[in-house]
Amino acid sequence: MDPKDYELEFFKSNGFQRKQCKRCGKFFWTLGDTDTCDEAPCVEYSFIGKPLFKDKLSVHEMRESFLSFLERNAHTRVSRYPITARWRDDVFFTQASIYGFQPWVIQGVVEPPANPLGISQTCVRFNDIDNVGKTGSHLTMFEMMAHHVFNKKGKEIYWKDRTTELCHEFLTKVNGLDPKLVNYSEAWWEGGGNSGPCLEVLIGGVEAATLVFMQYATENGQNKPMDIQVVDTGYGLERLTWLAQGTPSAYEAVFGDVLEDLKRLSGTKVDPAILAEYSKAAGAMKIETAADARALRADTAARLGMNVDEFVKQIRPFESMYVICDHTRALMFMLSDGVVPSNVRQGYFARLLVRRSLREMSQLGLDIKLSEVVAKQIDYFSADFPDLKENRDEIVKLVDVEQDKYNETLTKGRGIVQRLEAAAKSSHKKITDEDLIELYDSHGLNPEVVAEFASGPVSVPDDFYKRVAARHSKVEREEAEPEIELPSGLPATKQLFYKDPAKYKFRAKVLAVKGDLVVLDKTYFYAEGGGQESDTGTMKEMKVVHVDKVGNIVVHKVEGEMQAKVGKLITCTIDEKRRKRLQRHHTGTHIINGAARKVLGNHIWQTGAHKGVDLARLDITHYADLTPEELERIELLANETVLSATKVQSSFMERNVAEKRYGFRLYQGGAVPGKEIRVVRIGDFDVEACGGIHCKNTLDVGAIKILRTRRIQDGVVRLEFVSGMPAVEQMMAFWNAASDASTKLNTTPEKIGEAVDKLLADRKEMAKELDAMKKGRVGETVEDLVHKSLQVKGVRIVRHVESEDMKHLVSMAKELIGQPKTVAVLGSDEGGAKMVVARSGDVQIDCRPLIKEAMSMVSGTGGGKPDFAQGGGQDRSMLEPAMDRVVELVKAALEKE
RNA sequence: GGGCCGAUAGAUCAGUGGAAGAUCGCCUGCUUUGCAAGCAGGAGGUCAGGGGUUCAAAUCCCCUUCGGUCCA
Repeated sequence: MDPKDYELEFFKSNGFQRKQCKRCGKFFWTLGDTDTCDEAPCVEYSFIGKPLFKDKLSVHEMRESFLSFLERNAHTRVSRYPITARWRDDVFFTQASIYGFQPWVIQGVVEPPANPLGISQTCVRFNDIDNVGKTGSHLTMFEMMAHHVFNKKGKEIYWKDRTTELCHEFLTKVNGLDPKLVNYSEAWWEGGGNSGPCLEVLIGGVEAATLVFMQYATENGQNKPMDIQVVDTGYGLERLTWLAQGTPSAYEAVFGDVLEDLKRLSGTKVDPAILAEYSKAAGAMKIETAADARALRADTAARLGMNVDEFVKQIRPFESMYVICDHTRALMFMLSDGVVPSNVRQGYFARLLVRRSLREMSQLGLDIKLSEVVAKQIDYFSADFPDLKENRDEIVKLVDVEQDKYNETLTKGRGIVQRLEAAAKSSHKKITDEDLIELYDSHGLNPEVVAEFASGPVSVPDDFYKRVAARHSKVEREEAEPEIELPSGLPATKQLFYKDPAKYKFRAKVLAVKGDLVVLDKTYFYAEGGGQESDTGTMKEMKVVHVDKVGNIVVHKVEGEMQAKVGKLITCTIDEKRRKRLQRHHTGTHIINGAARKVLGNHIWQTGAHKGVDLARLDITHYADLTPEELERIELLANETVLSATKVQSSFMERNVAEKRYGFRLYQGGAVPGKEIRVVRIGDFDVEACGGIHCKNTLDVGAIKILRTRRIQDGVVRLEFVSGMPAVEQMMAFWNAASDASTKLNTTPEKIGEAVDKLLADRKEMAKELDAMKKGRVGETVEDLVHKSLQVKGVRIVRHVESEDMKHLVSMAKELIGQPKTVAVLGSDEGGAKMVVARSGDVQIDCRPLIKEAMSMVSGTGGGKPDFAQGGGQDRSMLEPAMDRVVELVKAALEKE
């Protein structure tokens, strides 16, 4: 850290002084006379009960106050990005306001939507989820308000001074904060491969904002200046609101009506002084483990002069309510933005929130549906986020479905715990730590739930979650894709297919050649992207096998070494048939997506798609398998849409305009953070931001046939379909198969089902008859054998060999030993030498050594129970002698008695 | 994306290598004015699919499919 980085003209001309915190040693700039940095734990919260801002603003008012302040100062207000970061593969969720502009805007690949801009970005972070409700300030979901500037060389807008000035003005002029009560502490920021100096804005013990000046990109451990220098501020909406209201905890300031409702419903009350003390104590310590949380409670209780148990009893319901408030708010935004609860990825976090909320609700004794709380959140926030209102029904439905799923898990779990206990009891054991870990890891039952289900006491090891984590500690390997290296300084390729999608032959200038890779000045080839496979074709008589996009340069891969010279014009042709198939599948995908949303609901989002030559597939977010009826309705609606002959309009639009008109729905394939985005619109049916090549009219799609659907994971359904000629081919293939089958069944295709049913019934009937006949035959043989049996000391020895399977021998033996004083020695030479030795209960012989000895004679082995042994071997020529041997042994044993 | 657990009758699940079971539900009969219950009898299984080991596999091993769950 270089002190010069922080010597702002703004500080100097306004009389700020640089000081060092006597507690933590950090340097900070201030107008006050303090000698501490003013961030907990160096100081205690000073604003509780004494708000530092002039007005007690709600979150809604604070947000509006901030954004309109920026607008008054030449910033353009930009709507938030979705909370699930579909445009990035390195993170699941939007965790900061800058996420919407990473990586492309920051790298200069695309223009920002506005510059400078103001935004209030909904974010979620799950790393501190265990602290939520306990510390008074932690949240999983929060709004990061920001002003961002993207400074290009020669086109600088503003940098450190103006940034800090704006911040200071907002706090002091707009909110009436005493200028002496804010400190700006010097820090270094790093994240996402970038870094730069930053100022932490500290007020009353909390960090209310961070002003980051992103200016380095880390490459191979070295800091290189970025081409674009970025002002990345972050103002915590909830913290500012807390400062404005001076409530005992941030939760009390943020959750308004929703929290009041919960208090009313649960009928819990507490002395506000207790909550205030709790927050103050929490601000002074770092909570990382369960032990820390216990220490926090003990500490607070001591400060209040209370007994710990009494304190916990008072505080616990409030912790529960705070957790419920926080989690339901996060859930609301996640579900509204297209997350469907699931067991993987983003969906898992939604599930986590639902399950944690439900546990807190049962802890609180609150007997209402979770969706009712979520609905209240929607009411509280929908004035500022209209999309919440629009998606209300779907959000409620998703929460209900998820609550049902958890109930199922619990019902199953109750059975598992009870059976486990019963098994443990019979061997005089308790439920072990290992059992607990297994129950949690494999069955989703956390120890508290297990304790609830168990009849006896359950002890939980202190390091429980650590041991669970240990189970998962395995290094995940990552496969790096080989990157295509291009000569630097190439201009962006002009992609002309947008202008003229029906041009299949063109001439273009070669800009670079590297082995089998060719870059042109312009191209009509569509590069693989948006799930659409690339075009193929020819280039100077050579086959073009694949086309990729690296940044904004289109790279053509040919078969073999390209000999063209740089600067020369070459002739290219595009495989028209292939292009048309891809085009139909792409437009078909949009149609299916729209149809699915109309049939299933607003929670339907595309979560993946692939448009190939022979098949297309679309993955959508949905909480259940599709019923045959739903599928039929989707397919019918899709084909009606095709036949409606609707124009497919593709045009570039200002991002803000497009969003205002169509909403986030646009971003089905992922958000496209350019200033201009390409919008593909099929009438009022479907509108998506999409870079693919489409048919001009829905009629061109031809026909759509869904081939199959399957749930590729909880919360995601995959639809595989074909359109155009492949659809016709598929239908023909089906018809041929059906008519072939019907001919063989001597019926019509419509009646195949009936015919097969009859066939199966007949088969079952015959199998039964066969069984009965075999049984009858066994009975006859047995009767016959009994007559021919040998008698030794009043015991019948039945010796018999035939060529039948083991099952037959066994049933004969069972039949025989059902009679008193009987020993059966049965053999078969079918598929080797097989033998059964069995006796009735009133004969005292162990059959096992007998079969072992006999089977050793046929190079085999055998075993079983004392009264019923079986075995076999390979050498069937020795079967007869082996049988004789057994009979001898039986005789000897009987005579010995 | 990874780890773990699992798939047996309509449902819930036993069954650790030696003819596929229990409970509930279902059907029939008896009992009852009727219902519930009770008694007696009965139907119901591709042990998810495919390979392998073995004399013998629901059971052991491998693969596939599907479900559950935890973690990122």
